[in-house]
Amino acid sequence: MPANLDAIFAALADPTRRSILTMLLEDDMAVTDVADPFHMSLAAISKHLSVLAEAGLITQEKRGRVKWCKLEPDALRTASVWMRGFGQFDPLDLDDFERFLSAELAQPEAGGLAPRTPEDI
Amino acid sequence: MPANLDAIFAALADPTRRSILTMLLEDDMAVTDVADPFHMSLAAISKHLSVLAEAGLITQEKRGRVKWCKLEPDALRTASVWMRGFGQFDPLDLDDFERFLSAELAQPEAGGLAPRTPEDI
DNA sequence: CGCATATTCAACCATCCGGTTGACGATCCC
DNA sequence: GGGATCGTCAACCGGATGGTTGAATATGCG
Repeated sequence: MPANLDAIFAALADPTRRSILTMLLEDDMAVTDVADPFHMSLAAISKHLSVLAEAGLITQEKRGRVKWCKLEPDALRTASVWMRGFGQFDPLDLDDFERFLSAELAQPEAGGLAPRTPEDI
Repeated sequence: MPANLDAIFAALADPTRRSILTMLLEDDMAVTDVADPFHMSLAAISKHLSVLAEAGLITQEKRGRVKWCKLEPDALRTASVWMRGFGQFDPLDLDDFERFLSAELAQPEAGGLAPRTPEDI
């Protein structure tokens, strides 16, 4: 069961966390590997992952000494569905997303799809 | 131009603010009228409206001594488009939203689609 | 065993957030 | 002009948030 909207949107409000989600889109990852691109302590990333987990946006499974993080799209769907209540805007235009993505990548500091590297800060 | 995702998601993370957006879906409203259903000071609501405005989710226009608040769906679309990047979940199922809505309304304190009335708190 | 790796815990800090109250500035209207 | 209404500003408060560091807990491996 996805967590409530408060937690979901709050989790999405941080660029580091959105970057993490984007990374996890690629593949499941261990905590250390998630932390790698960020110039931030491992503990900080661990906290971010807890926030994402409590929001239901990811799940974590410990295998051996490494804890694997997995994207959980259900929570995102919950939020997306809420937004659709504001149905005044058109059905999704995928090209929209392409354009948005390029804009994001062109200036990573602005929106946080790209992992933040030291240069960004 | 919609504000950045940080501001948008942060604005959406508060149930009072989501309620306000839902109310504005109905019609444009004056600040005082927005504040009416909440048992909270006018100043607090004024701040919430500022947050929504800075996120680009609403615009405010002063006519005479009353300031009208208007929903701005573009910012919401920005966030929605971002979410679609996580395209692993199905295209929108409108029934999904119906079900979600009923659940929300059955227990308003849980998610904040219904304006919070004094009884809720 | 004993060391290295993976991750969290605990304490701490600065800042932000959501709320309050009281004073203030505009505007309408008699 | 002057009172009522609309809304914001400023100061304050408690609690959450995002980060740090250092110690602690597992787990894997030679």
